[in-house]
Amino acid sequence: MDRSEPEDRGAGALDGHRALPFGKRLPVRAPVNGRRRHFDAGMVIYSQGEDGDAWLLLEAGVVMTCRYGIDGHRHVTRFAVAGDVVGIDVGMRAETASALTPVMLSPLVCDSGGGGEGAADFMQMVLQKTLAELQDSQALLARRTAVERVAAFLLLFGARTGHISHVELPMSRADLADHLGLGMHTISRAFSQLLRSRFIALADPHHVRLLQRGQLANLAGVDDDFRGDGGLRSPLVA
Amino acid sequence: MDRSEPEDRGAGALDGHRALPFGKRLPVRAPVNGRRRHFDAGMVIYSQGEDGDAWLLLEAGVVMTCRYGIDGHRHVTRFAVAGDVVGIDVGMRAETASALTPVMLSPLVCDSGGGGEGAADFMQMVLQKTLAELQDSQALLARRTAVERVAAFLLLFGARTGHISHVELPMSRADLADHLGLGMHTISRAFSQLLRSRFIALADPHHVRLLQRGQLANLAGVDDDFRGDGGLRSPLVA
DNA sequence: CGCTTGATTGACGGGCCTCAAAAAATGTGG
DNA sequence: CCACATTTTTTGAGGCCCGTCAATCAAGCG
Repeated sequence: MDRSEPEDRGAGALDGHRALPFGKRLPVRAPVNGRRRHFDAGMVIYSQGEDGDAWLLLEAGVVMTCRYGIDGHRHVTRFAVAGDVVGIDVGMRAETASALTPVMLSPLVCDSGGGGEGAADFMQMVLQKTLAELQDSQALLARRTAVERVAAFLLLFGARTGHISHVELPMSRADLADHLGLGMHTISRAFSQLLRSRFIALADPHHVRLLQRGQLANLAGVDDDFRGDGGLRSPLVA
Repeated sequence: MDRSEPEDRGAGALDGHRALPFGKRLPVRAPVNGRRRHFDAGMVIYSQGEDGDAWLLLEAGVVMTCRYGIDGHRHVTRFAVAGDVVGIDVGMRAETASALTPVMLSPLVCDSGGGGEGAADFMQMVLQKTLAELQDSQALLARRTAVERVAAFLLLFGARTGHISHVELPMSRADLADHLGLGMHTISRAFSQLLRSRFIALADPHHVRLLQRGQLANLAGVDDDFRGDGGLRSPLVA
């Protein structure tokens, strides 16, 4: 309905380069090695098990990474947004990465010798940022109800994409379910419940307006002191 | 009852230095900076929120790291064993670390300038190993029943401590519950169920014998091709 | 328009949490 | 070494949340 309000902070997540949401910002000039590659929505970037350990800086778009268990079950590791680095592997891809939107990726140098002076520091920063993100995601899964998980995810993903009250979700409900450790129907029910509570509004299933951030944060059990700068280490830590 | 059988591969987890269970082995000589510190069981090593970003190499013992949410709920991030590095933080401690057994810790240098040539590579290796571990732990929490989670944890923790069929669990049931995202009673029931199925045997609540590794792996949905060398990337990947 | 895909909603059963109590393990002092 | 108190673990009963099966609805597409 009214999803073109100029109320959010940054440009859309798909509009191009963007500063990192919070935490240590990566250097403006990342040690890129090779030409940028583009993928359309739905394309697989690399597959679990195949050779390759090139790190890929996600410059625009959203990438979903997932692992398939031996029983066929899928677990969505994370949803990477612009500024994130995907493909942090050694020798072999531990997960499958696919594009949820049109994406632009820049390969990064992987050995400290070839990337100039600050390459090692840069890579360490990337690893620590990824580690902190994964820890947040882990805390999100533990001992929370479906509504709590969805509320927490909306706040976290909104913060990561730079949008305060208008969150765009390029992933399907099933993707979200496999990420939050729930069933697809349960995710849908959680959205409906948040909708009935007037905490969110839905233009369509992929465009969420956060009407009551405080109530959502209360549900999620997170601190909602959102700050655009690097002052906030993590919304999931008291 | 019969918990002194010499059937396991390595020495006990508390007996001193030990090779890493699998994955990339850390260099024999870690860039240690400062004197080793000892903590008795139950002591807090550092607390969430306090200043400090020194990495600590765990040389012996088991360390539990946890984060406290804003609602007071506790999430146990991981159980670090000998060879692991704890305290990978930037500026502030993101989690609380406490000793589950008597532990010995060595502080590591944190800037690439002061640790000699391979310090940066070493730290990157540590970060990637920690990242992979956390991903396994994340996959463990997603969409598994209580028995499946406990079975997976027993196999993983046993592999990490170097014990094949005799796993020593220094943590309480409540600690385990907060790690696996379940209630304490549910953990206890899962153990009882595995006991009734004759998949495990309990000398006492902290000493588990894995009688049917294949059945446990089948329950957990993991590949149980345990290899002592680095050939196995992760038991949770197909 | 008919087909396909994705999202939503309902009914029902099972697994896990909560409340409660008993049993076992652990620690302490005599 | 034993008795006692404390903590931890185990087990039971009941209820709620979520997964499964199923049907309906909306949207995109040839």
